[in-house]
Amino acid sequence: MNKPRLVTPNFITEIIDEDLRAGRYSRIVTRFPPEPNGYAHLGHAIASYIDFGIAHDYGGECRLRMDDTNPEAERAEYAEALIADMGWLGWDWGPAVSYASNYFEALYQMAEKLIQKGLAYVDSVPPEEMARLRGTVDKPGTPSPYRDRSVAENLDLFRRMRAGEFHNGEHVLRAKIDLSSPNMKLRDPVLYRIVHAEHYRTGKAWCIYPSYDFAQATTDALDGVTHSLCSLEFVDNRAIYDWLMDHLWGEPPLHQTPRPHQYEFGRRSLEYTVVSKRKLRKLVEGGYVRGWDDPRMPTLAGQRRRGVRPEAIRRFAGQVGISRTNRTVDIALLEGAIRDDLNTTAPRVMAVLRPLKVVLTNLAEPRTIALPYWPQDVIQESPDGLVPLPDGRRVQPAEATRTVTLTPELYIEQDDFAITPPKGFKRLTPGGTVRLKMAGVIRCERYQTDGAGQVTELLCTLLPQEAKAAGVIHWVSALDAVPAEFRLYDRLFTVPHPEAEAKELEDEAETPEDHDFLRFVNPKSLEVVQGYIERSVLQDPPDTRYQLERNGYFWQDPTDSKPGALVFNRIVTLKDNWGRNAEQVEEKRETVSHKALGKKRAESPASPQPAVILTPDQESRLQSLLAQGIPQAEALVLAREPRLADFLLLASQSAPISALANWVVNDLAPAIRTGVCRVTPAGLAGLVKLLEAGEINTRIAKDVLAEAQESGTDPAEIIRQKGLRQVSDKGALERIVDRILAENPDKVAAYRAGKTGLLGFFVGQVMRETQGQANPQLVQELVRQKLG
RNA sequence: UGGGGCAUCGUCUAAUGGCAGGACAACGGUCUUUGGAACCGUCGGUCGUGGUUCGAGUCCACGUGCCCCAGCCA
Repeated sequence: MNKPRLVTPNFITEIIDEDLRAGRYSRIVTRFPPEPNGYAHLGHAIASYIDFGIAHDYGGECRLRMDDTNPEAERAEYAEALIADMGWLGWDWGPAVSYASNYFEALYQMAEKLIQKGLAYVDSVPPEEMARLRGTVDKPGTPSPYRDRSVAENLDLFRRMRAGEFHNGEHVLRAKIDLSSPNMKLRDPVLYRIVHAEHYRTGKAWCIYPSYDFAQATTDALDGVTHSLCSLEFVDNRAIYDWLMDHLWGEPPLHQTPRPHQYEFGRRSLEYTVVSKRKLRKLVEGGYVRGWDDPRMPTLAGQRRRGVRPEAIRRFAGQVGISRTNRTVDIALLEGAIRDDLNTTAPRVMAVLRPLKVVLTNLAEPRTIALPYWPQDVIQESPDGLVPLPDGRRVQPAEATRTVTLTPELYIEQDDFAITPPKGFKRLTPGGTVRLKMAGVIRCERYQTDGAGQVTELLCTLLPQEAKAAGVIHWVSALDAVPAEFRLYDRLFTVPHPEAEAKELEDEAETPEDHDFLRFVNPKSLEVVQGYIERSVLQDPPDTRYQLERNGYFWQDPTDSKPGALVFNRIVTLKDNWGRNAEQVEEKRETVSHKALGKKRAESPASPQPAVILTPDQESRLQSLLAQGIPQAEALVLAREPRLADFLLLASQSAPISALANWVVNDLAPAIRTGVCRVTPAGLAGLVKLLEAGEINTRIAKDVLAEAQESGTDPAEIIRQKGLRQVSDKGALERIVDRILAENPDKVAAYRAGKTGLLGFFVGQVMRETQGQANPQLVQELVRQKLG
């Protein structure tokens, strides 16, 4: 771990840390298993960042594995594109890409082994019948008539399946697990099905193919994977994964690999976009975009063509983070990551996107000017003091320049001139002045308009050196600059959550699924303008990314830009606090976030006090518990759970029932319910008696109870062994409190200034000092007193 | 509807019973030959109701909302 860590610590790295500490694994292997049935998108980028990033952080390995178990959906073209995209992102998967299809023979052998163990059977009911027999979420399934076939018959049929004796759908191999499981995934999942189709890698060698569940677990194990990370929708599938490993791991061919375990994380989607393959296909096929690599697409091919660098994608993925919740990420995070990446890597040049002609009436001769590629701040922040040229060479800042020509005829942006300027306008106005970047201040003397009132030309004079102006604008020479097309990309959708919004519409109107999201496609997601760019760019490598000053980051479209007909893609805008910003703020205000919608709905049905409904039986138990002095909240729980009440009753033989109740309900209930409680009723009673007598405090009681549950030792015995007792000696506590206060003068001041939340901090410090044995009430009282 | 998962500033993410913190966004300021960048500051959050506790985002109970599962897809 000498390199900086890519993935911030999270619930998965905690598991890994613990696994390493306990010696369960000596090294970490993860895997990224895309199915080659489509192009990689930003969702893949984030998932791969987690898989490859964690492996990197632990000095382990991450396998790139094509999950190619469905020949009808998969194509070599997709596999190649996926591999190229992962390479572009910069991931290292070692010497070879792994393929599930490479393991087909081993998988087949393991399937036979399951049959031999009586754990898998060939089922021969038609698909619809199998679905019916599986039951529903609230009705258990019923066994197929073929479920109890003999091992010999199963083996024979399975071998004949492989030999191609049957048609698609005639038979499947199923795991024999549990048809009545509440987890639908465990109702005898399919392990192998017959598919007479040519596979893009194995050709016609196979006509049976393993299912996702079977292939995933087994190929993980064969690949030596230790931590198999996937997204949250596979939580239920983990039961199959573990079942398969229970029965296959440890024997050949899985006798020399670590046992893999699956962990799930939440998916990430992005505002103003969609990533489902079906929906992306509709965008392409419906002509909403120009192809899979359209720069508006969230595909990596699209982002790459747009000009986004892999560094930016990785920076973005790293900032997004991991958790166990599905989340939709703010698009500003992506845009910010792209800008951060380009700010220090993209040299500055000038281009005018929407030209307005300017004539400098007092400039007799063209002037040649050397312009720096970089602004001062980038130069100053450069770690080595050098700065890159467009061709990549790093040079002294003074050498990082190009020349432009100031000629009597120029172009500036139409937006940079206004006849009637809005308030705060810092650019050119009739009679006003503005600085042309690095070329001097001009004043607008006159302007000409066409019949429609559009400004067509400005007549300006160049002012002397010492002239001042409030604003600076960019410009190009009308004679020297080269024409270019600029493609200005904006968000693909007009709303941040197109899928969610479409779903609401579909629910209401009952329109076909996956359709309505198209109505949110942003009609202005692509704007094409014709302008001019300074000539210097013709000498640069065609893949140079520039900041076109005040216009954003651009590069030449890698497929459409030609030497005589330049085409530039806008990669991302500059942040802008002016102009169109005013409308955007309004828009944003009106857009209620999806989550806020949900919250609003939750609150609106004027939540009535939840009435707990009890059976007559429970009601009478409740009354009797209340009569014994047990508080309402505990009594309610106990009334409904006889198991807890019984425990309490036993304990109450040797300690007051009213003092015991909250311990049973709040601390021991989960263990008692699941039958794993190692604290006996008498043990609890003994503990509560010590507590009641003031010998110990609740903190000690809680800790001891947890330890007793862990070790099975009697709580009172633990207290004796450790010599635990509550410290209520005022003098002793006072000394500790004084010391703590003296050690934290800043905190004391903050407390006195009103930050009373710090009381917990001080009490906590004292409790820590005394290993939890101080009397917390007393400590709190003392702290309060001293801090006045 | 049975099972499972999840809920912390606008967004993403920390806090492992003891100071609700960071990043992005927004807003304000400084600086600036980019209305960029940088720097400084401000705003803003524990889904709800009860309970346990000296102390609860964290533990308990009951609610509410969202997501996943009934493919021979993955």
